[in-house]
Amino acid sequence: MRDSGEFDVSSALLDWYDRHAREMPWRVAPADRAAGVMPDPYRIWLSEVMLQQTTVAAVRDYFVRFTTRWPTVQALAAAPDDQVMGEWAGLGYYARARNLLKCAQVVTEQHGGTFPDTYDALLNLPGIGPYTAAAISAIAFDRPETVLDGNVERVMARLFDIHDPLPGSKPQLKKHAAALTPAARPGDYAQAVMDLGATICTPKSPACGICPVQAPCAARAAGTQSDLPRKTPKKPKPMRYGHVYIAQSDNGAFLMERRPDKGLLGGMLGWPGSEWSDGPAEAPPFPCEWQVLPGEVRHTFTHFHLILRIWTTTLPVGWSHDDLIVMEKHAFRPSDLPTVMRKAYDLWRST
DNA sequence: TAGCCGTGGGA
DNA sequence: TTCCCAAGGCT
Repeated sequence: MRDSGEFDVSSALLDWYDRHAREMPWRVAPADRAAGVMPDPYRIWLSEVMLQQTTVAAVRDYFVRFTTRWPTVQALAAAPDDQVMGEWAGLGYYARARNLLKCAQVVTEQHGGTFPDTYDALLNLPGIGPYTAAAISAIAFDRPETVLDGNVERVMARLFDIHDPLPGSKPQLKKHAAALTPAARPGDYAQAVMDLGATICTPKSPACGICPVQAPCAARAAGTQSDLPRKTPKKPKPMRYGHVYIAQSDNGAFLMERRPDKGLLGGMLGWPGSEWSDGPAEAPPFPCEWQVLPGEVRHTFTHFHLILRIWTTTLPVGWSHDDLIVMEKHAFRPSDLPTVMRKAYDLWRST
């Protein structure tokens, strides 16, 4: 950072935030916050878990649905697993939803329904790691904790023109971020840095011309802002193949499965199917006249691409099968499905 | 500790 | 079309 003794980065960011804070359903606007309004820790916690590796645009509607259905942590703690998983369907990283329910139950049963306010206590809760513990403590309780997410990493790497690649440079970036964290309004400051990273100090084509901290930015001076932060290269994603089987009874019931809690799409509803590999297809779950649908489903997960063929059949009323769920027509909600299973359903329905 | 774990939007 | 990556956590 340039002229570090003459430019107050924290004050500049807070001033910018006061004028440009984005509206969000969980956020207390800076003017209201200045008037003494405190956020609801339940809503801050819920939003922060939803925002893990997920954009604000994707989270917004999910947050509204969750808080409408479960307005308090006690209400969420009392919710059945399948309803929570169904509401989370489509958001991804489904371990978050399982840990969300666990955390709500721990807070309700062991903390009297009140979220702890310290970093260390929050860190002990399921689904809350270093970032989220700091974010809840700062935003919900205005404690001087330093958040370090992808935005803050990028902003710090550029402000101080740090070329060491992530994730190795994380401690160094954290040190700079901590040094800038103000004693006053740490909650608004945390949101200010993240808003800056999301709207101005963006990964590609940062808008340095309108940046409130362009003056002290070392990368801006060196012209390296578009190359920072450096990251270690990622491995290419392999292709996998598989089959799914959609069987419906004459009365409209589907045969479905609840996936095991651990692993990919853990705890989610889905169609029975083969393993996903480059090997040969497995037989359908029961002998029947199966018909393959034209076309295929393509989907990309975090670490592989997938191509699925869809098979279908009609079953007599009353069919059942070990390990499979008979989902009656009135109980089936396509929105309960994770996206890859939803794609298979959409292809089936369109033919 | 490095691999696993989703999804949708933007370039 | 393909790649990147977003307010990470768990094991």
